[in-house]
Amino acid sequence: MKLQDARQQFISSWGALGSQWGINRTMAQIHALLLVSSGPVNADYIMTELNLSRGNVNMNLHDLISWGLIEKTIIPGDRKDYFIAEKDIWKAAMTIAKQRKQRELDPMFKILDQLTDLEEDPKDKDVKQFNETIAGIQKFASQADRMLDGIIKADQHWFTGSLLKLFK
Amino acid sequence: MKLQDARQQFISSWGALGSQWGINRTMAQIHALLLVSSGPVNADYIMTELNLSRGNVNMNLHDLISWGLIEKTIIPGDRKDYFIAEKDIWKAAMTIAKQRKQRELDPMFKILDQLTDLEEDPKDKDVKQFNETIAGIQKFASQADRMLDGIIKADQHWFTGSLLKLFK
DNA sequence: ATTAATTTTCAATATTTTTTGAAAATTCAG
DNA sequence: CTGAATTTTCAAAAAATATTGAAAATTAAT
Repeated sequence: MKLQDARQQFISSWGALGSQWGINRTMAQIHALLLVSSGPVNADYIMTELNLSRGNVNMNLHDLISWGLIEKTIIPGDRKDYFIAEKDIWKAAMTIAKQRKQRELDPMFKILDQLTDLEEDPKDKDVKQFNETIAGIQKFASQADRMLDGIIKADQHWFTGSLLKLFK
Repeated sequence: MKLQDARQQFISSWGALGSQWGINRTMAQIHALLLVSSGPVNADYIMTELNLSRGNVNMNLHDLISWGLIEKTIIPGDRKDYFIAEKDIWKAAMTIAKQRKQRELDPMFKILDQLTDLEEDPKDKDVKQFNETIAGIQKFASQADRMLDGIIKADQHWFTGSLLKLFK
């Protein structure tokens, strides 16, 4: 297979995967393009390569920066902004995990906290089921939480070398 | 807070969370409703409670069944179908993780396999970067894969008791 | 200070996804 | 078998989301 076809297929698959997981397809494609680019890349290049408008590219580049997945660099003597992706997939994945937890999961758990202690008969079977469900989710969340913290703190090498053996 | 308000808020939050993660909002809401319901529930009840059309409820119930998150039960003497959710959140989460891996991640990794061994000069910097990126993702994927298998195999109790301590 | 290059914004437009609702199919009691 | 109850299907409509493109804002060289 030729490089151009392979790149195209990777970008397209990465975009499809992203959109299945609630990440804007275009953002994922731009991320993919930067991941396979050997050097800094500017907005015009992305526009051409992925057939997108300037506005769209601009917005998604900013989202990618706010996710911490890419960064802006300048090339001396060039007025244009250039962008480059974090190439270490482990770091990128941890970055995404951390962010999504903070942005989406934490607010949910905060709401769950407000749903404990109903001012109703705790003997009622519906009240009971509700309380049990909320408590179950909270317990699960706190477990997952601690696990994620642990994984994030651990560096990849320790994780690969020692921890992963536990899951053989 | 009153039960009805709390239920409503839980259902709405669960739906919003689902849609952020690529899960149909309505499906997540129906799932939430079943999670907080103390007994089997039929389509008409869901239609009324969540203000949805019969077709929509029917389709999403079937999706939930295909995800393995709910099951159909019958009530003797009643022609209607009834539904009940798996209430163990640990089990539900593992079910979702397993399914999404199989349905969405595995196909992606299969594609990545096809993108190795380009018929081009491996010394070229773009070819090099492409190969490195693909290889990096594959390595990460296989680590995550083994970890997920391990977690799925472990039952919740062992996980909570022994493994989680590693992440203190 | 001027102006050309570049980036940003955002209302309008286009696309994708979800929902509806009624017809068709199925089920099952009598 | 009949027909009423229930479920399923799916084309059309609605809603949600993403994209465009051109005007406004910003930047920086002279």
